Amino acid sequence: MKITFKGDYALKAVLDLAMYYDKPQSVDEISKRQDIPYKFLEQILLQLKKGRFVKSLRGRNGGYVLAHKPAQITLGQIVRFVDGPVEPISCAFAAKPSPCNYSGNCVLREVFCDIGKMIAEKVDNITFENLKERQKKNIAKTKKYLDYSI
Amino acid sequence: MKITFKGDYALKAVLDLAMYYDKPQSVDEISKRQDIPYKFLEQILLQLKKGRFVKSLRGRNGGYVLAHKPAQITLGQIVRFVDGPVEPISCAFAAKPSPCNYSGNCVLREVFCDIGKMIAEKVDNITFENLKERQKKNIAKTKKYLDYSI
DNA sequence: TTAATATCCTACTAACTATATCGGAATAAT
DNA sequence: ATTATTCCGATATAGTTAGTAGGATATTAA
Repeated sequence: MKITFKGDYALKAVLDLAMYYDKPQSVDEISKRQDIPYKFLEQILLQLKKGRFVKSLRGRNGGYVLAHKPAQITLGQIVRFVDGPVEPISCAFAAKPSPCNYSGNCVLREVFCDIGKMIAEKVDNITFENLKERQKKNIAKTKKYLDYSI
Repeated sequence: MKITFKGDYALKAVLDLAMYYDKPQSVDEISKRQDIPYKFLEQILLQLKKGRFVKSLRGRNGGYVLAHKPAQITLGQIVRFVDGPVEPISCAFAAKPSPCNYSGNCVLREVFCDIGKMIAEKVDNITFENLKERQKKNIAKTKKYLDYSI
């Protein structure tokens, strides 16, 4: 798994939409809040729309909303959709891995398959509802800290 | 963590040298056994030499040997040396991660740091001695299977 | 001494990917 | 009509990946 800027932006955008669930957010708003280049974000959201993760409302007062409840979208879904398989090497997710020597019993492949499963286990069990809640707590903590320090 | 062809080749080369520990193996031999392009492998072994993972013997009958015992070289060392950090995103291993919104308490970063630790835990605890033993078992199994089927 | 067999070193390249930017068309609300 | 928005395709540029090419240097066996 390698998360690119694009993948990172996609995750941030989806999390942003989860925080503002069911109220359409424009590309401009998300772009500013999450510090993502406007035109790049535009592309990403169009891609997410094709993947049916978000829905759009065109025209004035338009914007994007999540296509499903935050609890029904997992981190893994978005990562895979934007940045590809979470396995660290292609032979670990290929349907028919190219045969290594020693008749395909490649120990390295076995290890990377294990790691791939570990990663999948993790990312497939984190929903954007989870992330949203954790984000809220972080904000609360930061706020508290600011209250003391000001 | 993303394992490139180069990284995969490096791991295979080191494992090959572990299988033939203390007997120098030429680039040509490793290249043929592991099905790695000769000239590419040459480069990789030179790099591994600079990293002090292998030693070389020049001239006729020369070749490469491991610089340490297989039990003292981990999968993680080679992966990091050739393909870089095992963390899935740069903010997860950067000394000073660029501040996200919400005052740096980025939940996504937290998740990817967790995953990075999981991966590190795994790759840092697999030595080439482990891999060698597993490889040997796989070969034995394959041999047994062939004995039956022929 | 010479030929063969190795490693060593630097440079080059073609294809692909990442990270955007640009310009405008279509749509909807005011 | 104006403004704010999504939609869409093209372009650009830099970096990475996966090699290849050609020769210099070292060692050894005949």
